[in-house]
Amino acid sequence: MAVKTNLTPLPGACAACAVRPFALFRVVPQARVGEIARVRSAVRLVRSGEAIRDTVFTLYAGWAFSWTTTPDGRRQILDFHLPGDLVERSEDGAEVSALTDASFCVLAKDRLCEFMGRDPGLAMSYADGLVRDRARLRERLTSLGRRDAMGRVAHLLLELHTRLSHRGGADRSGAPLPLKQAHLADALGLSVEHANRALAALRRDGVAALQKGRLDILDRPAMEDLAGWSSAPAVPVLTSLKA
Amino acid sequence: MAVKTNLTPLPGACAACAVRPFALFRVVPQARVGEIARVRSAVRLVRSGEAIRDTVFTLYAGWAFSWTTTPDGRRQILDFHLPGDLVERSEDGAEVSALTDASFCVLAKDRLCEFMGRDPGLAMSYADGLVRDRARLRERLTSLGRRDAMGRVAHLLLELHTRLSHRGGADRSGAPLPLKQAHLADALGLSVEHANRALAALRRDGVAALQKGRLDILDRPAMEDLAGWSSAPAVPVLTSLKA
DNA sequence: CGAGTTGTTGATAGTACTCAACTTGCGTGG
DNA sequence: CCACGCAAGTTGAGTACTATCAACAACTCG
Repeated sequence: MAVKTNLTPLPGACAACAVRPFALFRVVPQARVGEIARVRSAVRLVRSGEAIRDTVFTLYAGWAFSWTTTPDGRRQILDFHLPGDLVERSEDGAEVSALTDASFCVLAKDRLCEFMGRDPGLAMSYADGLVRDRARLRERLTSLGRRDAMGRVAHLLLELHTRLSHRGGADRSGAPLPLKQAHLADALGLSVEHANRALAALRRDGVAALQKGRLDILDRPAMEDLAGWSSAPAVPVLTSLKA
Repeated sequence: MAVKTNLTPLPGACAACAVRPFALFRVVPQARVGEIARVRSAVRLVRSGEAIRDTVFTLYAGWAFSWTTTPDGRRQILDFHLPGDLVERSEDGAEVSALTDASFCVLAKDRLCEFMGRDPGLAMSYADGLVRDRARLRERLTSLGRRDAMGRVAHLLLELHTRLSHRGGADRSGAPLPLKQAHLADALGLSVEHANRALAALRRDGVAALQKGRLDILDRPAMEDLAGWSSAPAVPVLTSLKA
């Protein structure tokens, strides 16, 4: 075939948006979806690995990730983004790249601010996403600070599995997971080789296996134990009135 | 003397609040400070090391920090809180403790939510704080993932110096810093001994010295270099319309 | 002047990194 | 249909950084 077939769906009408229940605009009643469309300034499709230069967008399909590099050129992945996530590309040196082929809705910063200024519920929905981002970063910080390689890998895999579950993208025994080992390593502060060894150990011990773009959870209790997993799900304090 | 003299000031009237320019309520015009007072449900004083059980509060004087423990009992400090910071104690297992003697204003969660629901500017001010929290956590994550001990220490010291500067609590050559080495270690994922050695190395090399509750920056360029310091100050994307 | 906390130092053991091959899987092109 | 060329995944050996354990010094407070 001449052109690679595009299997990644483009976002369509906001009124019928499949990811809206998980997204910033989940709080906007159906009667007012029209206002959402005016905030959307573009719809885009990117290939796996491509950088995303838009400042604010809602991921519609595919995965993305935010990252920085240290002056000596090593990469630190700061967060992974799943469909429905609101992503901001700030000017502090962090970049955003597509991890898989992906599509997203670009939001006009000024119109979004205006909308939030008019609708406090939307502002709180935005804050709610920030609180979740923060909770995730805190967990990851604890991983990098206090867990060994196997624990870090197990914890990240559990986190991603949980996030996917909430969107219906996973079943109890596993989920599709497009991460390369290099992504794991760069997110967890490990070398690729060491991440590989940790992953191999998890597989060897019958705990979990990440292969061919799929995660299989083989022994959930053992995995939670290794990861120091806290089942407490970090409920937002101030934004919980909504939703 | 019978009773230890209390040198930590208690918060007074909101209208004359010294930390309000840096705090959540900075966006409330002077004419409406009365509404702030109705959100404040109590004023408290805690001693260094004490746990804080209130869910939402604005630190007025002194330092605090948020932390968790892993199942094997090691502590990870998630963030340090300075006067003016809004602090939320979520139910995800994280705790908040006073690092020095400290005082703060307890906020009534429901009344604060109601206020934010009525005043989108306030909600955006809240979001702005969350964005800053996130940026700080991202920097720290990069430290733990990709910097060695000296780099981590140097980076954290620079971060705290910067935050203090913004509040007028530091001059160019240094600042008062009440951290123990154990705090540094637990924030940076190091053992106390290793944090000590890193600190000693910074002192030996004439880069920076942390002693007797005070940080002295001896060679700022060298310190920034060690820390992989990015001068770019992480400007909020969506909340920048305010302030 | 003790007693406990905080800071310092040394020796030793681990964990994770680096470097260097080598293997596998897969798409392109001959 | 198979060879080639990469990208991703593995494996091994040697090294570096950091943790742990154990004292000990310095400082603070009562």
